[in-house]
Amino acid sequence: MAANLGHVAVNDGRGKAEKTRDALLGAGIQLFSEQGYDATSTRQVEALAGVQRNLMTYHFGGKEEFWKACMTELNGQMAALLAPAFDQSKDIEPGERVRFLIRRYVRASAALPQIARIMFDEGRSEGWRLEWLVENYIRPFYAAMTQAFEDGLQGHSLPNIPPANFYYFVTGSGAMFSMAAEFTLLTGRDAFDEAMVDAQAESMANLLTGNTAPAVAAGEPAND
Amino acid sequence: MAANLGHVAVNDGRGKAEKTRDALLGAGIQLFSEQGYDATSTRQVEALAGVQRNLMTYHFGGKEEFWKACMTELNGQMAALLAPAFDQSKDIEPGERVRFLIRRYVRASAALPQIARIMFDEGRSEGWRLEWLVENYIRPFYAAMTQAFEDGLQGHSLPNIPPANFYYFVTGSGAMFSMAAEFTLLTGRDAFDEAMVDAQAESMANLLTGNTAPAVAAGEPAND
DNA sequence: ACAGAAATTTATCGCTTGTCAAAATACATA
DNA sequence: TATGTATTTTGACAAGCGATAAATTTCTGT
Repeated sequence: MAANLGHVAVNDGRGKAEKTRDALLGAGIQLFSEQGYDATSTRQVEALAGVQRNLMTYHFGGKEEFWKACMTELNGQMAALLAPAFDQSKDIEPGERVRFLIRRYVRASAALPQIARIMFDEGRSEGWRLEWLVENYIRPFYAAMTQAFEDGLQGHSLPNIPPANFYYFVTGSGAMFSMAAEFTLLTGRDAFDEAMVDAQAESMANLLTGNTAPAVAAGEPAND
Repeated sequence: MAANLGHVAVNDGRGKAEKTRDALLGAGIQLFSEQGYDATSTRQVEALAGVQRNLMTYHFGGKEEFWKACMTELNGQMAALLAPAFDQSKDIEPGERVRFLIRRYVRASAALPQIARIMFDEGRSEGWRLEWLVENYIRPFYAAMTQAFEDGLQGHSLPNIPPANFYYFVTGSGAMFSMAAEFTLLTGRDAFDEAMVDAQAESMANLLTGNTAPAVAAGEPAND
């Protein structure tokens, strides 16, 4: 907006405004995922970002546009984790590919629990936020994940469950990380502990690909 | 509060005040589960209940106490669905009992999706609401569910996953009903359709008890 | 150095929030 | 029918909300 006007490179690439924008986005992602849209105030976001009042409105135009910007940023972070997994596994055997994608998704949802939290929030009731999320980011992921599962279903050992149920089992497995606070109260352990993440990833992959092997005991990082 | 003062039965048992209380509780359960605690206002609850302003404060003392009353009411409804399942299955073979309890839980979470919604809400961050829910209602259920699973684990065909992961797989299966709005946008179908609920219950039970049979096709209501 | 735009700061608006307080009504017992 | 309490109604309060606008500072290109 300010750096690339045309014929000359005028800026060092990191204006002060960009720093403000990034700080606001980071705070917004955190607060929207922790508290939901309505319960998060613009003043709260600005305070957490460490910037002055009304800078969010200045840089993003309003709360709604700011929320969309946060979701786009968050989706970019998730895509950076998942797109390589889809690409790299393009040529491996479909059934094994499903295993691979499940493990990758579970680890990604542990690295970015904000995604699942916001989906649990917004998925409940209709409205402009859910429609916007579904059309822009959720539907493509749903299509890719169920397509991979259907590819694996044909003539292989995957359990014969409907793709829609498969999708909600996979994404539902993020509930453990989304509810990390409850998990700690119930079990006394940290949901984001590496062994715990591995246990969840391996368990989910084994359950959903019909592998009844001993599965767990954690620490075995599998081949990805 | 007004009916049983002492030596005489003065009321018909259904005072006008009790009707107000029930209307408020129903509206509170609906709005707390749809919007979360902070985003739900007392005026909104009273309007949906069809009662006058400030009656919630009068009957329950304040928003916090009202929320606890709603949670107690909701837990009572869930217990009415699940307690018989635990009781009836006390003597059947442990592995089969797990299957039975999973099916029952999935159907109950479809009948009361508010439970999962509120748990997804409150489980994310520490605070008085999460602590209160865990100590009063969640921990006993967690203990009962994981105990049943551990009983089934010993010497039987259940997949060897940690009980904590088992618990979050089971409760996470409620995500489909919790996010019914998203489900409809993605699949064009109704998550609460009887065949859909059966498919989810049977799929989850089969996955978590190592049964790789064809599982689904819905409509087969199983033996409960 | 200067002009103009970009970015930050300060002030204010109408509206909603949860809660307290008091007035008005309904109702069960004597 | 009278009395006292339970319940409903109305009014008001400080605090926080999202948004707009203007004043001020900082930065950039010439």
